[in-house]
Amino acid sequence: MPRVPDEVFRAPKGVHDVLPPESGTWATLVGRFADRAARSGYGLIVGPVFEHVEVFRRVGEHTDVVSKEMYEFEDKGGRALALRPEGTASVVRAYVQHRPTPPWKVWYVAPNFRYERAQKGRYRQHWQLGAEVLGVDDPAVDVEVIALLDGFYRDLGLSGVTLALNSMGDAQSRPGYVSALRAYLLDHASSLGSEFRERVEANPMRVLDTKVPDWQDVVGRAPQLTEHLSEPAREHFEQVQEGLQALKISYELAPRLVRGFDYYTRTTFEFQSDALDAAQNALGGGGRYDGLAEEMGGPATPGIGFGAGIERLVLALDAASSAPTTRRLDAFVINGLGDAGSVATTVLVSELREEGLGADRAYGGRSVPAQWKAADRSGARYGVMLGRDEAARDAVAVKDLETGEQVEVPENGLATWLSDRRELGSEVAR
RNA sequence: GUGGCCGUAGCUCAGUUGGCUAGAGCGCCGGGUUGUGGUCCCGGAGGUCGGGGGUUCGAAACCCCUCGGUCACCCCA
Repeated sequence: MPRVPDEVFRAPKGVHDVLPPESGTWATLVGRFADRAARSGYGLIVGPVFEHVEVFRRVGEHTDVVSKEMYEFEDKGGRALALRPEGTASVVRAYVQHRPTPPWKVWYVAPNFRYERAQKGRYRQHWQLGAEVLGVDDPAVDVEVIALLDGFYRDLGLSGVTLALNSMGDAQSRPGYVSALRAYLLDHASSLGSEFRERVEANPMRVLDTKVPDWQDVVGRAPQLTEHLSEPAREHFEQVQEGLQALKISYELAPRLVRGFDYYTRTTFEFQSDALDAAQNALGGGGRYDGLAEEMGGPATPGIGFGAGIERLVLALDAASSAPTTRRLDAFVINGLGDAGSVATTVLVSELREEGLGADRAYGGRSVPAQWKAADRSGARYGVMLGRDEAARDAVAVKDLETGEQVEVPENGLATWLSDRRELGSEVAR
């Protein structure tokens, strides 16, 4: 008799399985994203799920993701490796290694790993859809990348999504701003305790988006990034905004949007959902990382991209109860001929599948009523029964499982009959 | 890593001040019905009461530890 699985035969802490039918939503989401990416000229990149630790250290030594959330390990060859905590670093590493001709436009679907306590919308392994463009400085590509993600969310009919937009400044404008910010914040840090002080000294920009109310007062009056942009950075930012406006993509300027990685420069953005009734409302986001390729030993190469969490998207869709529907089976085949019909059932199901129809069946010689029950539960549109009377006329009985209406259809015309009644717009199967 | 809440059947949950063989609904399987599902009736399978230790004549219940889930903080998708 089955025993309750021992603790080791459970998914490890903080990770989870995605099973049917929920996984059908996943398949649909990935398919739609793949379509959009392909239509925009992006190719799929499939990479390793782990890298040398140094690859990820480049995203920022002071970030939480690197300093306390990485799954680091040593392999049997003594290499210092880590499970990928985010997608961009791996893509840039691949760029530096293979030196493809720019513009290099890729998309991916891949898991990320972060060692942290799970909560709603936050897991130790989570999946992201993402896209990156390397080798293009043109603000048009900033606009394109944002439009790709915006269009994806629109395809899904997701409402209550806002786009927050900011510029983090370039190599010319950032150092001056950071020191001005640090000076201002330390000036006003006296009443805010040592933690505030430590974080300001490590990286003052990381406190800009704080949720601590006491800190927000001081931070809210601090100098803003966008007031310290160099002329080229300011111009770039304006052109990005013009492009978004031309595409009628609405956005809100978010001068304190800094995001979690140190590599960001100039354009940064984040899509937030108010449907996520949780602390984790960021659906997806990204930005430019113009210095990252060079830091990995490659040529100076501008880059921009984003990651979008699948789990959070599914949560947001559920909250809006607008999860995309998956394809239903066209037919469930019932063997009404007993043992003599066993092979015929196998053949008929196979023929329907070869014709591109969705077909399934029961196994194990179950009673006819039990097979009809299984047909009902399968969600199939029609029950198709191989019956003695119909077989004498080379036909099958076909019953609409919603209306209960039943007709007789010639067996050699069944696939056509079913195809004629397929629902339009049905998609990838579960 | 810190804190709150919660672990009883596949799921949702009852289980009296510590006391009979641990229950219900849904789901699952079979039968009524090897020629008809959804409704109905009958029957059945399924439990280390998260795990370990302790208190007690006796623990699902009380105590300790531990594992897990969940929500929040830090931070992020």
